[in-house]
Formats: sequence, structure tokens, C-alpha cells
Amino acid sequence: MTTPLPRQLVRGSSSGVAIMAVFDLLGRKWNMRIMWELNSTSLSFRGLQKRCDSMSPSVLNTRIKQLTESELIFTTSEGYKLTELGLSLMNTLNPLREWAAEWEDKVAK
Amino acid sequence: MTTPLPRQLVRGSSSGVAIMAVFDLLGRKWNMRIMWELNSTSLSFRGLQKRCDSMSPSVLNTRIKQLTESELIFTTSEGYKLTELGLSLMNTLNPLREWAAEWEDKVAK
DNA sequence: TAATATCGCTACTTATTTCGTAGCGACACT
DNA sequence: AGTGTCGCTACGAAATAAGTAGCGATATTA
Repeated sequence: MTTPLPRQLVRGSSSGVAIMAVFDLLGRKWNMRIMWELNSTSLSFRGLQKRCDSMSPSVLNTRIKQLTESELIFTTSEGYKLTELGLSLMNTLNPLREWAAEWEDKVAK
Repeated sequence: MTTPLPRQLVRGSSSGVAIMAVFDLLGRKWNMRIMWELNSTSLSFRGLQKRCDSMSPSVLNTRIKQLTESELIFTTSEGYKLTELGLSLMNTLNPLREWAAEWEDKVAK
């Protein structure tokens, strides 16, 4: 069976494709961080920028587009907000906070 | 260049520092993927490489060093394995598989 | 009304990260 | 000695992120 599928979609069962896409999205600088900051409040462009270590506006702009396209955030008059999907993602990622603390203790960065 | 400090340590309360370090680690290409592949079995260098879409050996090598330094993986005669810490991280990341499927349904990448 | 300030965002250059390939020395098997 | 595979490194090219200046729009103050 020859296949025209992209490399990353070739292997892995159908249940594995989705998670690879997630790794692709979250495994990019700033995406997790942006979601994390938006978890508590909605933020304006410059507000978000300042919270994310004053990341460059050009990169922030492309990230916002990506995350919007992926339906994880959306724009309102009060600023950027997480969508339902985005909120549910942050919920699954919540245990990470606790793990991080434990990890910090043991590894002592 | 304004500051020699790592990005994640500049800002954020003491309770937030750990999670920022995690974002820094996981928000790098391949790190999540490598952990994911090692969750089921231990793998050799070239085995791991093939499972990760034949990623370049130079990058894999630096990733392995990073993850080893962070005490998430370690080397054995049978190949690379997750540490206890690494295993617990993958456990917290497990719900992501389910979320990914749901996300795929709704967004239809 | 006009000057000033801040906003979201773009354009552009420079720095950093990742990719892709070739190949080394070590070990195994023939 | 010849062939194969191993973990891994070197190095140039390509892709991505950082850094800075500034535009047009709106809000604010004089």
C-alpha cells in the first residue's frame, strides 16, 4: 500500500493521529503559556504580551492566529478568551501544575 | 541582549516558576513526542528516531541530553527508558489523548 | 480642535533553533 | 578483511523566534 499521507500521519493508529497534532500545536514555543495566562482572565493583545515575558508582538500575532484557527481562543471586545475547547484543554492540563512542583522539588533546577 | 536570566525565571511568583520551566521543556519540539513513544516501551537511539518520524539524529541527541538532565529519561543497556518522574508526567498527560480525539472531531483538522 | 497617548498589529532585520546529510569509531557477524 | 549496524557528532541550510520601529485607529487630555 503506497500512501500520499504526510509523514507524521503515516504511522500510528487512527486514535494516534489526533495526539500527534496536539504535540505539534503545544510543542511550539508560547502556545501553552498563552493558554495558561488566558485561563484565569481574558487579556488584551498588549496585556497578554506583557504576561508572556514581553514576547515579541510578531510571534504573539501568529500564535493568536494559530490558536484561533484551532478554536482554542477567540476575540471579544474585552480581549482574548479561551473557547470551551480551550477551557477543557486547560482542565486536562491542570494536573501539570502539581506535577511541576513535585518535579522542581526533586530535580532542583 | 537585556538579560542573561532564563526566560521563565524573570517573571512569575514563586508558585508559578515550576510550571514555567515545564512549559519551557515541553514547549520544545519533539520532547513530548519522545516521552510519549517511550511510555509504552524502551527504545534504542535509532528505534526512537524511526518512531519520531525519522527526526534528525542531532536534534534527538540534544533532546535526550535535556530529558536525561531533567531526570525524565535514563539510559539502560536495552535502550532509553522513562524514569519514575517521567512516568508520572506521562500519567498526568494521559487525559490529553482523550481530549485530542474530541478536539479532532470538532475542529476537523 | 489639536496634541498626546495607547491600542492592535505589521514589516523588517537579526539571532536562535531545527533539519538534513555525511560520516566517525565501536562492535558484531561472515 | 569485508559488510552491517550501532550511538552519536559536525556542519551548512532552512525554518522559526526575537527585537525594534512604526502605522492607522481610537481614546484622552488641553
